[in-house]
Amino acid sequence: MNVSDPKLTKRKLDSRQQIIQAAAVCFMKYGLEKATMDDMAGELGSTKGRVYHHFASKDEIFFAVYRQAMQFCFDAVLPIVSKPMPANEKLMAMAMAHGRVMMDTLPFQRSIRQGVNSYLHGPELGADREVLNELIAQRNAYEDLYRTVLQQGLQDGTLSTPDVAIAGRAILGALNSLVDWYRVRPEQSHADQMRIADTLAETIIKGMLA
Amino acid sequence: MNVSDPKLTKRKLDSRQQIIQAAAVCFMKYGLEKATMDDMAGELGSTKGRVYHHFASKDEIFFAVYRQAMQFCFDAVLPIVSKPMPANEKLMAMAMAHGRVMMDTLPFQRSIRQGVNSYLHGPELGADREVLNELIAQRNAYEDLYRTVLQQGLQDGTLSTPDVAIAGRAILGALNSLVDWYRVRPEQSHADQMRIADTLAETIIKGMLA
DNA sequence: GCAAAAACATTCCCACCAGTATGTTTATAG
DNA sequence: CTATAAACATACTGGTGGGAATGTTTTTGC
Repeated sequence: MNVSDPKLTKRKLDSRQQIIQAAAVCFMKYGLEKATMDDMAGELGSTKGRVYHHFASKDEIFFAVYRQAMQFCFDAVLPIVSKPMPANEKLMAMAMAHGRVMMDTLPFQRSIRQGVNSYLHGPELGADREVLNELIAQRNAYEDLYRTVLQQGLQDGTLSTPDVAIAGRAILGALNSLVDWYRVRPEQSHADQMRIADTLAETIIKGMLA
Repeated sequence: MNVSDPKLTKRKLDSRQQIIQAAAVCFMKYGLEKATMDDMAGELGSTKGRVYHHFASKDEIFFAVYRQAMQFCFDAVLPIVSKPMPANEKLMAMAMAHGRVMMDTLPFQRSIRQGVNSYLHGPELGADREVLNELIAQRNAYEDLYRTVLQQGLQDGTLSTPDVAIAGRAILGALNSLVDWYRVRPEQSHADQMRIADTLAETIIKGMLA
């Protein structure tokens, strides 16, 4: 019973991860509310018992999916942020990376897109409020990455926009819309997907170049 | 019992309209699925009986909200489309009008934004499939207005984009994101709202000017 | 002013699903 | 090899909300 027996912990985390993945797929397929716990279990070839052994509630699962989705975004974009580049190039690279992540992790991203509205606008959520606030803060932090680069671009003269906040919203709004309208087509290669993401990024960022 | 007695029909339509409005507000407040029929009735200071007297099901109400939302968009944008203008100016005017409509009819637009995902991705919906297809067709027709103007812009040389379809998605994605992040603030005048919509439209369209 | 129907309100039902309680199997520790 | 707990499966419950059935009031057509 030492701290974090790797064998045991690994097994547990793996099972959790499987459930999170299945939940994301179900959320995407059936929608946030319509997806039932049995659906998720079915997606795993399992039963509710397994799910409730690892998660206390449906909300908790959604939160896990949310965290994972945000993690995907940060992992893709943070390396670019820390690189020394002119702001315009950096913003373009970030936008492309974000678009690519949207397509690569579609089930997660589509889930949280629905969830943000469903969960945020409800007056309920007594106990889990602090968790939700943490997630909102994470999203704000992520969006701030873009606003910061935009601000830098205004200063070094490589970018131009009448309103940094609105420009940030425009960028993420256009990129995130990917998860709404993009449909996976079997004849489409992964390179084709990436081209779509890149073209979208170019299209939106072009208007902000100085 | 002549065709469309104005008195009777007017009353009926008014009541229906009230219900649709209340439904839109509830959909926005509680989310598509969480909003109950009793919520809508409560919003009207009424009961379920009234709602079910005018609408057969919750789905039917959502469809009515959807139609209304699209109607608002068409009413705002179609007059601009028919005007003789260079494509770049026309696109800008359309984008601004769309953004303004998003803010002016926020409950409706936010409802259909959630609904499109919830309803479209479900494998269910046996009977109402044709209705849903009609609504999808309407949305496609609306989006086509933007793609058409983009195409005209490529021809008359006032617009430039590597991909008309993607550019159209980018425009509407950015503009529609308004309903996600815009929050009504009491100290904000209607003119302030419009300025936000206009700035957003300028920001996104600027990148497509030739 | 009077049937008849429209426009509601009231009451009830039942399917569905999150969550629980409990049983069973599998892995881990000693 | 055993007991112990983790990792599940199975079976059940309670609340909720969509929708139907039915009653009541108001309007409309004549």
